[in-house]
Amino acid sequence: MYNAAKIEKKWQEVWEKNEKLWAAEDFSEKPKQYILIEFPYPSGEGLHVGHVRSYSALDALARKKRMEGYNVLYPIGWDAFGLPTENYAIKNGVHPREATDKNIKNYRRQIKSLGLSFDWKREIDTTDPDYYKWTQWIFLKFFEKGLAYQAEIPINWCPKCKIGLANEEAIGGVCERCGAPAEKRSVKQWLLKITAYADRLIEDLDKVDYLEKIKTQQINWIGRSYGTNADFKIKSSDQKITVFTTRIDTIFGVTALILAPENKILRELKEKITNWPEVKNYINESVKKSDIERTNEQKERVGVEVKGIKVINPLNREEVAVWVADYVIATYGGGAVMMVPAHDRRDWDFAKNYGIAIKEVVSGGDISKEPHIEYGRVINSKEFNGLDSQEAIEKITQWLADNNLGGKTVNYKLRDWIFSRQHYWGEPIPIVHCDKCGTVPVPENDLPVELPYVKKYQPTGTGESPLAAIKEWVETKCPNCQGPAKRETDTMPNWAGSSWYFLRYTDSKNNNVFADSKKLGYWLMVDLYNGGMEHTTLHLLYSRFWHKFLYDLKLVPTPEPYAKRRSHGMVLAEDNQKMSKSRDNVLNPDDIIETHGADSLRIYEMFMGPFDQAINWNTNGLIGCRRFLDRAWGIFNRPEKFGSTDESAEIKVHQLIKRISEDLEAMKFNTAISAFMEFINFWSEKDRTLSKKDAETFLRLLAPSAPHICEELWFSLGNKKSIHLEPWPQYSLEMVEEGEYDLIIQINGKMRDKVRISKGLERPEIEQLVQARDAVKKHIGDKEVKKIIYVPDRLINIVIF
RNA sequence: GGGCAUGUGGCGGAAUUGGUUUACGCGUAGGUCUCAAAAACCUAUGGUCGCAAGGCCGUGUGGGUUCGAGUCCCACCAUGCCCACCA
Repeated sequence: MYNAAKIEKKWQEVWEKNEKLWAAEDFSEKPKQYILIEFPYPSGEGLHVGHVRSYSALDALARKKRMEGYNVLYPIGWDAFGLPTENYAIKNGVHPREATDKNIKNYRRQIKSLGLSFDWKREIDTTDPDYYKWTQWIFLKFFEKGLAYQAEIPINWCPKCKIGLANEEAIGGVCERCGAPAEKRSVKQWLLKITAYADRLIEDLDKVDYLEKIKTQQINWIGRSYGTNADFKIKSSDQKITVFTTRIDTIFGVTALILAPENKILRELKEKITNWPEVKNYINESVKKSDIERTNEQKERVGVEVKGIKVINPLNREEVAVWVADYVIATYGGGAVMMVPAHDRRDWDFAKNYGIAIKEVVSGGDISKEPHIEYGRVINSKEFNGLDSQEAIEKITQWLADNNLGGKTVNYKLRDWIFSRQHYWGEPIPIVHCDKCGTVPVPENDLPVELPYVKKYQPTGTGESPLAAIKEWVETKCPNCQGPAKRETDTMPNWAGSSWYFLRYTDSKNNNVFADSKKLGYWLMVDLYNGGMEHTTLHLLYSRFWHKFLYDLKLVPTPEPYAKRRSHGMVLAEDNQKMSKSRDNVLNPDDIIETHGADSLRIYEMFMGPFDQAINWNTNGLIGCRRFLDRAWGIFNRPEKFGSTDESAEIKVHQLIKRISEDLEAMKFNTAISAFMEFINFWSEKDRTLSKKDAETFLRLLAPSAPHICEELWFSLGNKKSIHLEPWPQYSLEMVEEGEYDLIIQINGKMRDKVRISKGLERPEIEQLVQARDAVKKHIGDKEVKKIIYVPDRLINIVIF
């Protein structure tokens, strides 16, 4: 048993003083390697064993790269703005600033106790005014280019957190943070025009190496679909309603037009609507409902006919009734849908409910029983009769375009990014509202707009930010006319600071620019970025968007930020549930480090299973890894295990070098660790000895994964310089290839025998040798050999009747 | 309902990508050491029949392709994640 606590602490102190072990150099003869983990949100709960999983694995990779001669940047920082800290602060009466500082201090201590080789000289904190000055600066650029704008829009409103939510945060109609059902509210909000980049965010995925499932998820999230717009003129009016559809081939089957309750046209036409009180009532009821209620598939489809208004089907000039129904979504396709009950499930249900006509225009189904949704041959559609749906879509779309009544169009599921938060603990949006000059950006020289340090930061509950209550901060001078003006009181979401932090790491102390362009040029792109799958459609997409925007301004050198994206699976609790305070199944890494050591924990989390897969924690598995390190320690402390390396052992050493090199590179950390275990088992065999040099090779291979114990053993063998400055071992191809192998002998595809023979034997020799064996003879008996399959250096299969 | 995964011992998982199924670890059983226990070490460990040699079965289920399938194809079942009245 080795004393992990003592050794680990000792080396951590030594390493901290030796920058060569962890600090990246700006510019170097060496090739650069930028390895990035998602910087943590320093929560009150402290470091999670899930953090440890990805930091340890990537640390092993970073250390290996250094040994291979790379100039490695493996940075760390804090994504510290956000709601949990604010809530924690409110609950416990601590200022968010103090809570954050305390949490960061704790995280820093915990991360250091793992012996991770982060570059602490570049540590960043998104809540530091020297940092968020540049977050604000980038926002001003968005504003300048017209990509940051304000709009009065229905937003998801969480009644519990008293905060507006981005669509992406109100997944399934519930607040992502607290789980309360989201309501709809109309609020003036800042938005960033991410939709302007939708196409490039899809197309440029070709330029990067992301896990395929990550690409797919982003593409689906952006949700580009091609369809057709068709204008329905309002009868005896010069107004029109434009609908979006992917099934324009069914337009002759339209028996109503349905509007989303939020659709503005309803209010605009209220004079003409003869049953306005009824319609208005329905709108008010719908808007209050959460998305979860509105999108429930079991729900009966209800709506109200909008009387007094008719529209004209552009194709057949028929008059069509207008309805309002809340199953039509305001934010997609313009909030208006043409209803084709014969060929759409929802429309069919709705029509049945209200006795609306069902008109078949695509043959192939039985519409008296159910809607026919599949493509087919178009009927009852005048000159388009007989075409199949594909063709009809093309022709009708063309016809609409020719007649100036619509045409081909692209639609996205992706919405613009709601960028306002009515909260205290975020970057103030650097804007001033002046009665005379309107919305005025804070001049660059006046950045940062610092968050005032105040006692009162509770949400107002009125929908306004707590900052609105701080009069002396809100009231300011207009930068334009010097007249009295008011500061914007909304703050940015916590996704703001994390959208560009990887740029800041290249030059984290710069006061003149967000990062020096030469340094950006040297370090970008990020060579490997690892993070959780849950950030695929949020942070990962947002940061690509910001990066592309900066690229367009020629402020960053590459169109994409991350060359390679991988993700790690969650670490679940022993009971196979997510770790959470409420379940009382959270593990504290501090306890594990204290009892078993950081190296054991690191090795275990690499060994527990495939890196990208969710795995539940198993303390016995951890103990197994501790045993492995103990065994290694023990064998290095037995002089009789040192001696000469015989040929078979030398082969093992070279095979180990190959396996570890390849497995780490492929992020197959679990099999890398098992290879170390196999090697120790091999060395443990009776009378098995290794030369000091080969034992040291083993240590050099293991050092990135278990840095402390390897450093200790390395010095105990008489070395004077850190093992982490050693070169990575190389293997010789000849040594990896053994001269002998087990030839597998199959009869009819079943393994019946095997024989150890040397490589390079010719086929006739082998066939003869094999057929002479007793086991083979027995199985063949008097049957006829039909054919023999021979796979060189692997197996031979004798096929008999 | 759609999309993406996944399904291998008692458990976590491995399998050179079509060629020895179950590496490594956990657990379990037996042994060594000990007054005893723990730890450590050694041995065994898919099921089944057999004293044994050995046989048969076995990667969710059913088919298919192949000399040969955990791996490829088709259908089904189950589980997980993401999305979902998206028109």
